Parts: sequence; structure tokens; C-alpha cells
Amino acid sequence: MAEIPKAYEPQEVEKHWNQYWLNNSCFRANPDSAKPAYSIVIPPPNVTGILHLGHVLNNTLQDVLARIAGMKGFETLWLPGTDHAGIATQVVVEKTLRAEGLTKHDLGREKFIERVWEWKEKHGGIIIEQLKKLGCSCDWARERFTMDAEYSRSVTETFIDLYNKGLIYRGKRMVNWCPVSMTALSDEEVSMKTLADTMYYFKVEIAENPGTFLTIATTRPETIPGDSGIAVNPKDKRYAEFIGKHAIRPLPHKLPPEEKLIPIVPAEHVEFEFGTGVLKVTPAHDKTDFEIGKQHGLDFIEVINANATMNRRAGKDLENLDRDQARVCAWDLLEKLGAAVKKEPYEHNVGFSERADVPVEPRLSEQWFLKYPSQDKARQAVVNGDIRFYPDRWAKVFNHWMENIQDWCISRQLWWGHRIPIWYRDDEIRCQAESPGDGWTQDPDVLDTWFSSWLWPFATMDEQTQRKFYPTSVLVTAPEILFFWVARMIMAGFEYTGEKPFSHVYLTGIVRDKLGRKMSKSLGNSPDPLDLIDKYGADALRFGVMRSAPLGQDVLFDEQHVELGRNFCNKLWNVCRFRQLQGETVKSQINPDLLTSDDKWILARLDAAIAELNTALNEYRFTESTHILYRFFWSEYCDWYVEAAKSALYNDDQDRKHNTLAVIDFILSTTLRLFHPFLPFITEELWQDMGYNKSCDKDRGDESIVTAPWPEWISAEFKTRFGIDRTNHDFAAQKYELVTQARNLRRETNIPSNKKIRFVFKPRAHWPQEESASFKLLLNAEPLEINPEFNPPKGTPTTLSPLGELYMPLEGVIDVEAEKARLTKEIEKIKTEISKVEQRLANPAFMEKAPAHVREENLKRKTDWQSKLDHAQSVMNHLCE
RNA sequence: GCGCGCUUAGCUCAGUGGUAGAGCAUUACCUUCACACGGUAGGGGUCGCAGGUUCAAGUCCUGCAGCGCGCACCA
Repeated sequence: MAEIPKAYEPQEVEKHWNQYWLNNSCFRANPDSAKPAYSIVIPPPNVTGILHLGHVLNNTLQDVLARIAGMKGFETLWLPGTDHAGIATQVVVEKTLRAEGLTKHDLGREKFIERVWEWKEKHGGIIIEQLKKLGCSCDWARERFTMDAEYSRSVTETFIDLYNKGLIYRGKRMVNWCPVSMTALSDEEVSMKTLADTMYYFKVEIAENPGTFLTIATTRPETIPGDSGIAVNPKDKRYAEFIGKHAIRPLPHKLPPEEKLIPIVPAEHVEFEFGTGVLKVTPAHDKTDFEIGKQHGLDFIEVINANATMNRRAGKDLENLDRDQARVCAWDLLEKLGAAVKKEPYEHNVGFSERADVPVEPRLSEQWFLKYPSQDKARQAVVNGDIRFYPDRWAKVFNHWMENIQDWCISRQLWWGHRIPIWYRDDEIRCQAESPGDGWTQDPDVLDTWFSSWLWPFATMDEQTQRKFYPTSVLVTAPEILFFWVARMIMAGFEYTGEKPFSHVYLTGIVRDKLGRKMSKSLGNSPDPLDLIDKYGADALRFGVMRSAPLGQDVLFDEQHVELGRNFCNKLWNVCRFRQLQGETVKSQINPDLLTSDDKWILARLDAAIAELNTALNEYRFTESTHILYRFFWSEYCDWYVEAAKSALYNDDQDRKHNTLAVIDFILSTTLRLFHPFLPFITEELWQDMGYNKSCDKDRGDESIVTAPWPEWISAEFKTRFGIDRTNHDFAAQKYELVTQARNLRRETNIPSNKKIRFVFKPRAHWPQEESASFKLLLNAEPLEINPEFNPPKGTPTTLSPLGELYMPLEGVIDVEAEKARLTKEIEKIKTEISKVEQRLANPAFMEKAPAHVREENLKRKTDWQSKLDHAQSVMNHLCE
């Protein structure tokens, strides 16, 4: 056993164990195993993606769950993979083409797709490699890609099935069109943004009443050439008389007069108060106008091209202008024509394409739509708790969306993706995977990427794997894709497997910077996780993120959290190093007869930590889990037990020393296992270094910590045999409390903590001889006298505990005034506490109605404070004599 | 507009009716033979506001305010 270095250096350690785990196939899932199954499918990251902190959070959580399940004896599958990210990937590859002076049209569809595959082979594995660096325990042999041949077959078959069920249909509808990506989008891919915009007011003349004008408010004057009607509310007395008449549309102005006439129609939804109460109707470029247009048989005049430039029908002046330029130009024209009335600043919400970050253009086009299958089953599963959300408030959000569900626009005008299995010949249409033969042409569109990822939980598994691992246990993902992905997977699951795809859905928070802003490339506030791993280690990054990611809350990322993780790893490292310096691991049993109160106390604390940890983890309270571990390990084990144990370790009594080492090994080997899911690398390293891979029995260890058993509660039998009970626990706790008070005395009397001084302890009851050693060490006393008859000199600083009185006799002159001041302060504090308790006890209603244990607790509190007061007061009196 | 959250120490957050907590930051002391990526002891909170229920409210109820998110949307 080589001595380990003073500071933990994660880089080599992490590389080494990653390789070891992979070489030994530690994470291979065996579908033939007799063990119960636990499974997770990874939310497939975008194949163009690189690891960001959101991935770190999300995948660390999954890794923790997967590793715990493995240690608990489940046959565990964590299935990794990526999705083909239609738009994003196509955009990336088009960019590389542009660098060569080419467009995708120069290559043609087939060649272009070849290029995408080339790109994917070269760069698509990056994020998978990054996940490995993070320590993810995925079954890498099962990595899947949504464009894999087998997976693609499932996608195509699903389309055909839904088509045959009549749930997929084609329709010419108003869709969300992204003029940059040049494709239709689903409603979910549009997000509203508030814009500081302009409201333009212009007037139109009534053809039948020359000289009478209506003023119209609009934010989009460039669409005036596309207007084919004017709508007013029939109940609006100001305008009702004009219904049925015609207005003269001002743009384009060089048309024959009869082509400028547009009818004035009634529409209930036009509001009196809004704008002028007169609405221009552009049925080809606005969703609500489309409905009005259909209702009144208005013309559908398209004036905007797919790329958001204006076309010929917009008029010579606007033609070829971009929609934004056209807006300015149209207003100029209105001013020249004398039709402009006024413009004013106006704030409103506009739908943006999430992918390209430009305003969506509502556009009339032929698209494929899906009526969602298995809606009722999906809703029911969540309502009756078959599928549970963590935190559960997301169930409400899910329900709300399901209740207002709209048909899904699934066609995309892209080349990269699953091509729609629809074939045309003249007027004939067929839905099938392969071409029906000569003369048939396939629909040019591909399917929305989510139309493939909604099959992910089962399309990634062959039949045998599904039998063992489907439905999966839990899905861990971001709330942003609750509708995009989670809800759709539930419906697909029921439709195609007859079962839910997962039992639990854990929704993470969003990772933000420490100012609460979303991570974004343009803000430059998004640290590269790989840099953090290089600097601090993957374990530190994982622990830091976990420790600051409470359930249901966003995560404010601060590099300090990672630093804390690193410090923690270093502490773990050093306390193990300390153990190593005490000599070889001895495979010896703990002897109950040699246990001190310190030993019993730390075993009891461990038991409590395990219990709390398991409860927290069952409810997915990860942050709390890390806090429990942190507290136990640092504040209890390191701060108190290790320090107390030094008295035995530095002693000549070999039996006691060995027994202490046995306790330490018991605690450490258990603690390392508890930490392993959170800190996989350092715990494996220490597990091997410390020799626990060899020295622990099967019920407490294994060759690798990955397969070592998860610590369950310490058994009642163990506790009885080792005397781990309330009395022993409280004795040690009171001893530590007394030590803290004594250290406080030192500080208040300006005695440095490293100076050994004389203490005299006057125990209240029998004081076991073996308790003195650790007490003395913790006090840094030289000597520590145990003297039940001690009669302190006047003014000796002292403190009281249920165990007895502790005195710190000072050599030389005692500063009486300082001591008086200290006591006065203390007495003040005690009196406040007493009056609080007395107030409560004096209340007859409290004495009558409060439960007995609360009453007793308060009575005891009062007695305790009272004896402290008596003690302090008598010292004070003595001092004043 | 509808819905869902949040508001506790300087900061970030725990705290499901019974003595207000953690980490960071801060103050003082300590370079003590595991660790300065460390140790010891402190200071710091009328728990957003106003009512109510209760013997007892940070915790339950009502109202209000501020912040955030989701959905919908009016040109």
C-alpha cells in the first residue's frame, strides 16, 4: 500500500477508472438476468451538441440513480444515444457548405444527405465522449441514434400505422413558418417575445360613401396588399352601417379601381376598444384573419414569399423587399398617398421561431398533421398516479396542455430526417415504406425530429431488452421539453406498447448563471464543463452541481460550487490518507467491549445518516442527500470522531487502537459506498487504495465499488450488540457540547487554541475512566484533572453541562473585570431564554392543551437554563465578594 | 387575461405546527505530526406585508404586494 499524495489529483484517477469500468463492462445490462430490472433512457442530446451545464445536471442525476440501483442489486440499464436534430444539424452542415461556396441545392438531396452523414460520423460522437468523462455509467454498447436503420424503420412504421388509423392527414392550413429555416414548425417550437414595436394608423375610403373614411390600426402595414376585407363588430354602432359596403384598399395603389375594392364584413371578435375598432383582414398571412376569410369567402392573397420577402402581388414598390424593409416602405407610400394618419410606439407579443430566433411568419401551406393517439390513457395515467411527476406540480402543467391539445404539424421542409412515407402518382396517394413502383414520387418532406424521439423509450430496445427493461423506471429531463417530448412519449408508449413508458418523471431546474440569467452563448456566461472538469475534476463538478440543485428550483451556477466540490473531495482524500498512515487495514471485527462513547456515537450518526439519505433519495431529493452526506462526513466524522479517535490511535493500548481502526474502517468503507453514486471516481480510487476491495466481506464490499452493496440501515441486532443507543449517543453529544463551551472560554479569555492548559472537570455522576483520553485531547488540556471535590479559586472561568462543571484555572492574574463582563453577558443571554420558556409554561391553555412531550420538553428546558443561571450567578457572586 | 411557483442571515438556499438552520461571505484566533482545498470560536434573521385559525405559525387559511415561469392573446 503506497502512501497517497497530500492533495487529491483527479485527472489521472478519473481517466484510469473510466478505462477500468469500460474494460470490465461494468455497465453492461443483461436482459437474461434474474435480478429485478431498473432502467433509464437518456434524453438523447442533439447530435450537433456539446456538453453544457444542463447536461451535467441532468446526466449526473441519472448516473446517481443508475449507480444506486446497481449497488442495490438491480439489473440496471442506462441506455445512451443521440437524436438527429433535423433543423440544427442541417443548419450546421449547410454552414460548412457555404464555406466551400456551395448550397445544398448545388449538391442535390442525396449528396447533401451523404454530407450530413459524413459530418455525423466525424463530429456526432463528441457529446457521448464528454458524457463518459463526466463518469456516466451508461451501457455504451447500446448507444442508439434516431437515424439508425432499425430506429428509422420504427418511425416509418409508426407513421404508416397512424395514417391507416386515420389520425394523420394532409391539409392546407395556416402554419408557423420559419423564414430562415424555411420550414413549418409545430406550435411548441414557437415562443412569444414582447417587442417594442410601432402601431400604424391609416385610413381607407368607403367606396359607396365617397368622402367617408375608416381609420385602421395595424402593426403590419406591409401586408395591406394582402388584405381582402375589413372587419368590424356588428354590435359597434359606429361602424355597423358600413357592413356590406366596400373599402378602397390603398396598396398597391396602381391597380384598376375595381381590384382595390374589399368588402366590409362583421366579426364578433373585433373589439370596440382595441385600436380603432376596425380590423384589416389578411387571410393568407394571419391565423385569425384566415378564419374570418374562410367564413366570409374572402380572397386569400399571398404577398409574402417563403423567405419573408414580398412578392409581385405586393406591388412594384414592395416587391423583393424583406418584410421589415417593406414595412417602412409601405408606411412611406401611405404617407405619400395621404392615407397615413399617425404612428405610435406599441408593445406587443410576437411569435418567434425558437431555432432561428426570428418572427414566425404565419403562412398558408400544405402540411401533414397528427391527431394525437391514446390521449385518454396518457391523461388517466397521470391522474391516477401510474406516472408520477417530481415535483408533482408538473402534473398540472401536463394536464393543462393535454386538455387544450392541438393537432401536431409533423412535416418539415428539410432534407435531413425521416422522409414521409407517402407516394404520389397523378391523383393517387399511397402510404408505405417502399416505392410502389415506376411513376411514383415520394413526398419531399421529412418528419419533425420529435416524431422520432417520442418513440425513444421502446424503439431503442429490441424485443428481448423490452421484455426485461420496459417500461423504464424513471425519466430525468428538463421541463422545457415537457410538451415536446415527455407528453408525446406517454401517448406513444400507450399506443404502441400498451404501457406507460416510465413510472416517474423527474424534472430538473434550469441552470442559470449566478445572476439568474439563462446560460447563453451570446452572453458568454456559459462555462464549458470540460474546462471545469480539467480544473477541478468530474467528481467536484458533479458534487457542486448536485449540491446546488434543489428539487423544483432553477440552479444558479457559480464556480464556487465546484470549488466546494473539489474541497470536499480533498477532505475525503485526506481523511483516508490519515487512516492509511495508521497502518494496514486489518480485517478485524469490532469488539463491543472496547467501544467508547465516541465510537458508539459515530456509529449512531452513521445509522441516522443512512436512514435520512435513503428517505431523501426515495423522493428524489438529491440536494438534501448531498447535504446529509456532507454533514455526516465533515461535521460529524471528521470534526468530532476522527479528532476523538486520535486519543486511542496515539495510545499504547494496542487492543483499543485496533478496535478504533476497525471502527474507522467500518465507517469509511460504508461512507465510500454512500458517496460512490455522487463521486464515482474518487470513491473507486480510495476503495481500491484502502484495500476495501479485498478486506470487506461480500455483504459489505466487492472487487469494484460499482458492484459493492448499497448500505442499508444498521440492523437492530447490531445496535444492541454494540450498545448504540440514546444514552451512549447523548453522553458523547454532551461531551462535545462541553468541549465547544470550553473552547469558547479559551477564546473569551484570549488563550490560543494551540496552547495546552490545565482543565479541571467536576463530574456530576460517575465518570468512566476510558472517557478521559478523548476528552483531554479535544480540550487540548494538559493536564486534565477529574476531581469531584474541586474547589475553584475565585474567578476561575467555568462552564456547566449536564455532565458536570468544567473549570479552566488560569495561572497568574485573572482579569476580574473581563470575567465579570463575560458573565454578565452570559447571564443576560440565559435570562432571555428563561423568560421565553416561562412565558409559555405560565400559559394555562398551553399546559392544558399541548401534548405531554412538548410540555415535558419545555419544563426540562427551563430546568436546564435555570441551573446554568444558578451556576453563572454563583460564580459571579464569588467574583464580587 | 388564466394557471403555477417563489419571497427566511450580506449571497444562494434548506426548513409539512413545538428552542430559526446549512454552505459561501464576514470577524477573531491557530501555519498543532490527514487536510490552509485546513482547524477553532463568534457575529449576523421583527422568516415580503396585513388579517385569521391554534395553547403554539417561517410552517395552515384569506387578502395584498413584488419577482419568476407556463399557456392564451387584440389587429
